[in-house]
Amino acid sequence: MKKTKLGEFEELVLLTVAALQQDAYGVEIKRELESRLKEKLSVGSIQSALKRMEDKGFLTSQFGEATAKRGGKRKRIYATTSHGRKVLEEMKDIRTQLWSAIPKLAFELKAI
Amino acid sequence: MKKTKLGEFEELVLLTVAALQQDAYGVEIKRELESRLKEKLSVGSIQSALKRMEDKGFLTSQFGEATAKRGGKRKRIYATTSHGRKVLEEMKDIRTQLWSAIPKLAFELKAI
DNA sequence: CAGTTTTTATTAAAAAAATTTAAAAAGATG
DNA sequence: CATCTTTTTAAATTTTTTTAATAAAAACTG
Repeated sequence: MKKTKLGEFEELVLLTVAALQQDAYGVEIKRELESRLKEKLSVGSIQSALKRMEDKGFLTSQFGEATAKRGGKRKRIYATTSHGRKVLEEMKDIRTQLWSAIPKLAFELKAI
Repeated sequence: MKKTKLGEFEELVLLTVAALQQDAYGVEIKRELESRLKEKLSVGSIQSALKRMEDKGFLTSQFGEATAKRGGKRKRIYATTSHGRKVLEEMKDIRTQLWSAIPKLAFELKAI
């Protein structure tokens, strides 16, 4: 039976795909996420997350046209599926709930 | 150099520790998280996440007293460190940002 | 009341899945 | 063909899950 869980990194990649829309292809996703995380990522890490998520039905892909610029190899464009979006929202809700269950003092005062 | 990243499941466990405060010990964390995720978890999965996070400095632990009730073995009580709390907040912020970057239409209309 | 069972709990070890890293390959342009 | 943009592949590492073992206390039982 196919695993259906979404990992930490996968979630960030999936959110980025949703944000980028028609520009959601490997290299661009990498750029976008790097700028948000303020941290270098490798191409392969993005690509393997994308592949896993496509297998699990969180997103789909199709090749776009090659652009007329140097090195303009055709891109594989990704898009979230409704299942992917549903899972993203579920995870958001669970975290929101957990956050709201945390006593404020715990975060404001504690020293350690 | 010690890894410093927080996994998906680890994050949920860490949030639960923050929420439970003085009641944050293995079995109780399991109960709480199961009820929130509406899904069965194994004790081992919680415990190994706790151990990893203690190694990475996201939380600390100490044994509590044995309670005077049946099977009341002493508990190992966990607490978040300020580093752990900081990382939790960073992750929350990154996701919040990503969510706000997603065009609303993407989530409201799309069919696939 | 000594031994067994039950309950609450942690610990450990191995298998499975996700992530990272490091190259290699594909396809396009000048 | 040298170079650029992009995807693909493969191996190493880390995280997650599963399964089982161990530990300590209370309750039961003959």
